[in-house]
This record gives sequence, C-alpha cells and structure tokens, in this order.
Amino acid sequence: MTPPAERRTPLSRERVLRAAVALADDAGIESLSMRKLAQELGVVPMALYKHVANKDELLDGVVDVVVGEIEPPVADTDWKAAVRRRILSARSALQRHSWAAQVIESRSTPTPAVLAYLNSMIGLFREGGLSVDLTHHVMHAMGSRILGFSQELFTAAPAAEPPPAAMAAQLASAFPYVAELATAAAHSEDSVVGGGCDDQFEFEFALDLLLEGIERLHRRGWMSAQ
Amino acid sequence: MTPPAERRTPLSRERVLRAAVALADDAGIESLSMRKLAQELGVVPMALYKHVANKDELLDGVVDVVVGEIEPPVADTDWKAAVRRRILSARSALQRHSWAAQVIESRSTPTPAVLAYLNSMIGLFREGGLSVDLTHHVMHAMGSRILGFSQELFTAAPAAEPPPAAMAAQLASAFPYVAELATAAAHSEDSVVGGGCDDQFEFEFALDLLLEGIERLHRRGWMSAQ
DNA sequence: ACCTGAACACCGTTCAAGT
DNA sequence: ACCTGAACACCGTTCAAGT
Repeated sequence: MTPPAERRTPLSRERVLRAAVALADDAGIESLSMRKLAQELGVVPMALYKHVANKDELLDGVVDVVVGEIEPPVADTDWKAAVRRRILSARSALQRHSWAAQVIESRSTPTPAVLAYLNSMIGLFREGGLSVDLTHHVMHAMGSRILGFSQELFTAAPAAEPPPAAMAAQLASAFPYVAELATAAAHSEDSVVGGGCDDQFEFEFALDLLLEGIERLHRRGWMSAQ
Repeated sequence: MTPPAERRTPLSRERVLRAAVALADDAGIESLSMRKLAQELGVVPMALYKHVANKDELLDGVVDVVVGEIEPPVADTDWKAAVRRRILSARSALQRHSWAAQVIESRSTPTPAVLAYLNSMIGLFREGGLSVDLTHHVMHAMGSRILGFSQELFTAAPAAEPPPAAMAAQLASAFPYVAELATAAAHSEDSVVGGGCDDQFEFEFALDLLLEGIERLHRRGWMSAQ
C-alpha cells in the first residue's frame, strides 16, 4: 500500500505547537515526547527539529499558546476589578489545560508572551494609581497567582478514592485537626461536588484576601522602608 | 585489585534517603536517578529496591527528610507569631535544599510526615481561636506557602546574566512597565544583593499581607455564606 | 531465599549516510 | 542542500538465571 498521493499539509511551527497542546490535553503531559508528537503528526522525530530547536523550545511554545488564551484586560473599571477579572480568565485557561501550570513552572525564563502578560498586569496596578514601590512588592506577593495558579497543596489528593473506614479512623486519630477540617468541608453546604471543596470559592477567597490587603496598603499610602 | 575485605556499612532505608538528599544537594535534582544513586552508594541499582519500592517512594522519602528539618512550633505566643515563625523555618529548610519545592510539588499524595506538619499548622490556627470554617478557607488560601514556598514566577530569571544593552533597550520599549519595576528594584536601598530583589523581604511582605488579612477576618467574626 | 546481570521499553539528541 | 535512519547515552523497572 503506497500512501495517498496528496501529501500531508506541511509542518509549520504553529501546527507543531497546536498538535503538542492537543496531545497533552488528550493523553497527558507525560505523553508529550518528541517521539510521540512526531508519530501523531505522521512524521519522523527529527523532522520536528526543523521547527523547534529542542524540547525546551517546544514547551515554551505550548506555554505561549495557553497564555494567548487569556482574555485582554477590560477597560472602564477600577484596577481591582480589572486585575481580578483577568486573573480569573487566566485561571480558566489553566483549567482548560490541566498540565499547563506544571509546564509553566518548569520553565526557567519567561517567554515574550508571558512578559507581555506580566507587563499588562503591572500596567493595571500602575494606571490604577499604585506607586512603583508598592506595585513591585505586590507583584512578588501575587507570584504565580497572577497567572491563575491556585497554589494548592496536593490538589490530586481529594480526587482519589476515600480510604477504607478502618484506615480513615486511624488517620483521624493521628491527625485530628486535619480530620476536623475534612469532615467540616464534606458537610459544607456551599460545596459544589458532594464531600469536596469548592475550588472556585477557595481561589476567589485567597485572591480577594490579597487584593483587599493591597487596596488597604494603597489607601494608607504604604511604602517600603527604603 | 580486589575490594577491601571489610564490607561497606549495609544499606538501610535511612542510608538510602540520606544519600539521595546529599546527591540532590551536590549534583542537582536531575542527577537523582536510581542508577546514579546506586553508583554513589557503591551498589548495583536493583539493590535499592530492597529499601524503597520504586522511585516515587524514594522521592516521598526525601520529602520526609526535608520536612523533618522544620522546627517544631514554639509555645507561649499568639497564633500569628507562631504560624509566621514556623513558616519561616519551613522556608529555611526549602532553601537549604534548592530542589525540595519542585519535588514536593511533583508528589500527588502527602506523606505521613507532611500530614503531621499540616495537622500541627491547622492546630495553631484552631488553638488560636479561629473557627473550623475560617481555618479551612485559610489553609486553602495559604496553599503551598504554608510549607515555605515562595511561589515566585521564574525565580531563576534574575540570576542569569543581564542581556546586552541593545537587547535590554528593546525589551524596555516592548515591556515598559516591567522595565520600570526592574529599574526601581535595581536602585532600591533595601536590596541586599546589588541590583536584585530581597527575596526574604518579599516573602515576609506576602506572608504578612495574608496573616493580617486573616487576623482581620477573625476579629470581624467572618464566616462563609454556607 | 536472596542477589544481580541482562534485557525491555522508553527518552532527547547527535551524526553520518543517503538522496 | 535537505532529509532521515541508526546510534548514543541515558532512564525506571522486569525478569530470569545464578548463588
């Protein structure tokens, strides 16, 4: 059987990156290898190196795709509302690509698309009237949350099946405060999924805690000791 | 040359874990492979599997070693001071092992040592008088910061050599707000390292922003909508 | 019963041989 | 000049053969 006469649409950097995002979405980030990506594209592995220098550059490229999905800032609101809304949009993008946070954190240098996003977020604070000094420390304090990271510890833990009753009782007696929190969360009314935590509520709770603290410092005319 | 008659001190789980920590400290986390660790211990790779079931269990073990270095909570202070001090101790432990944050984040389930630490931190809030409800949301809001994570974006970036002047000018015009912050930080007096940011100051700034916000909610008798 | 060498199924990337 | 198969130097882990 010879392959059909019509050739596959030729490779391009954009086609490589889009296929990489799709592969990570469908099969998980651990499946995103140069070899499997090439196979997905019906191409020999070395053909990819014409469009990305190496795997690091491929990962930078997929980060740019994800960051490109964040909606632009809205005009005609105060800085707090604009920052809040855009961070929630960034969170949506990260949630559409469950592997994205992990990949972004593995990068050592920001790509131009990430720098543009950060520049724009800094601009929202500055145009809102915050001083350079305060904005600087605020950006450090927001940290990766500015890109929509939830910064939860062990997010995968509650998704696993609950332990058998005997072990659960043992855990509860060894870690009573953890158990108290876990049972309270399980019975909470505002929990969307039965027995779990409302991730969206927790994210907004933490975000608003920070934004309100920042607003208070700004109104107080806070500046660092210099 | 035959090896000396006296045998190496026999392997044990503890010796394996200590060697793994030392190897990661000295050669970087990417050098911590089962094969290189075995070589370091003068042992065939498969010998390690007598003491750890697989590489995941090895990584859980080294996390426990690091968490074991965090100092116990101090008594006889208010909850805010006790939480603050212990988080700063956790940060010290993470800084002594530059790879630790990355490894902890790669784990999907907390080890018993991590659970014990979290249980103790929850206890500080509860014994300080915070409600179960507030403590629950506070633990989510603190997130990985409770273990001393700084949550900075691209911490490695400023450590790299500065770009040549021509490119720096181009970057400054493309990302003016980033440039404004960078130059302000470079000239700031409270910067310990010339031209960089004071990581310890930024960490404490963010930590205090959260702790003060939490204290305010607590005094106000905050509770979630239910 | 314990220990371990060889083997398996992967990686990212280099390089030389083919067209 | 371009393309690509084979090869290299690694992984974690299985398994069967040795003691």
